[in-house]
Amino acid sequence: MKENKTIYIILGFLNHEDLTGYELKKKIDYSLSHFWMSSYGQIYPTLNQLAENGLVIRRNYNGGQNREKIVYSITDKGRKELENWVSQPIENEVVKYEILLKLFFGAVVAPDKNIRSIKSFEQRYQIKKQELEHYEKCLKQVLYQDENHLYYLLTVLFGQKVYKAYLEWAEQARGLIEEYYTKKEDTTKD
Amino acid sequence: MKENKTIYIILGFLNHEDLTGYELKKKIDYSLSHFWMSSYGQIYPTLNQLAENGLVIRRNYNGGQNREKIVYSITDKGRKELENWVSQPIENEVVKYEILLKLFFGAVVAPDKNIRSIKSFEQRYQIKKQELEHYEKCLKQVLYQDENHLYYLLTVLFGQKVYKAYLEWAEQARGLIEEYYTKKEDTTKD
DNA sequence: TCGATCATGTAACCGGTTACATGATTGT
DNA sequence: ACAATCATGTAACCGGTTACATGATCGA
Repeated sequence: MKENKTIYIILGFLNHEDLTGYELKKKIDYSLSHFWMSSYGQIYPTLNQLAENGLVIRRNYNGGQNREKIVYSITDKGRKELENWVSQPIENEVVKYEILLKLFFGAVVAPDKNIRSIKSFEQRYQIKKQELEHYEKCLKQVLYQDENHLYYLLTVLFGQKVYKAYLEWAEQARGLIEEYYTKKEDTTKD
Repeated sequence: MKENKTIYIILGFLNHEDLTGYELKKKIDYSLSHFWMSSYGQIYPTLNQLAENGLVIRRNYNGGQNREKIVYSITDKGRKELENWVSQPIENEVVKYEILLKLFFGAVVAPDKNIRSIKSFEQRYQIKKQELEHYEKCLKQVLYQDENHLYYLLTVLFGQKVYKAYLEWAEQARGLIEEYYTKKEDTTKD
């Protein structure tokens, strides 16, 4: 119960409404897709674990002719666990960027291949940035309706700042690569 | 051999010099600490795996009275594997930010706790940013001595842009949280 | 002499992903 | 009728981390 983030994601969502495992996955995919992934293979076993530890309770739900499903609710114990986790500031988070890993060894291939990688990176985040602009507008309109919206907005703004930094860097990086090899040619000719 | 990044990190370092497992760890920790972590428990088994597949070769080395050690060199096959990996642009990388995960559920605790988390985040990246400024100066001085230095510099510049974005966001976020709760108080008083 | 560093590894564990299996219900 | 979606799960796998074990050598 130290590193497992799925626990807290589930508790976080159950904290403001009861949900099934299936519904949880949809919520996560919709809300956290920019900085988290989910899978049933992680969600269902974690729900069992949480139920065993009394952080959530499960109820079988058969609404009328509806098919049966299992609805989970957070307990007081679960809420405390969530609050405790949210309160603790993060120490030594190492954010893993595969693009940097590749670029670090960029010298092993021709420069145009690196430029191509950077361009593909740029395109991806151009789109993602636009997605976030849409979220921002929506959230600002309903900001004072729910305290949660403030925090959702903060994560959106984070994404925007960071994606903007990505795009600025990408342009600069392409420029530097091109500059490097033209300058190198000049000195080789001497 | 799809997702395992350690393979390529090792190949990348062996590509310009022969190294032992122990030396590899030091190199990784020194060069990639801002965006990667390493451990012997990953390095040594991966070296065995690479040797089995003929991507590296191992030689026992007993220089004079030196203690024995195992030095690894990259093979042509290994170099091809590395080049191939570096050439491929990355698809759907999801970068996981724990701070965003916590902040997303920030409404469950008092606002000052979130502000404290943000401040601790700020401090950490203030320091990291300064570290990178030092790297930048060093690399720029030796830029044309080795093609690799260009790519090292690009990763440093990436870090700088991103860390700068983090810091800008943190300030903005603290401001928005404070603003939110003062405004909310005003409306409550009505 | 004694701690730091060099040097190599293993075993257990953990968080997460992928692929698979099953079957009901809803909408076209 | 048939595809899409709802709904729950398991098993195998994988990449990575932590903790542990061992012993040599170097410098103060």
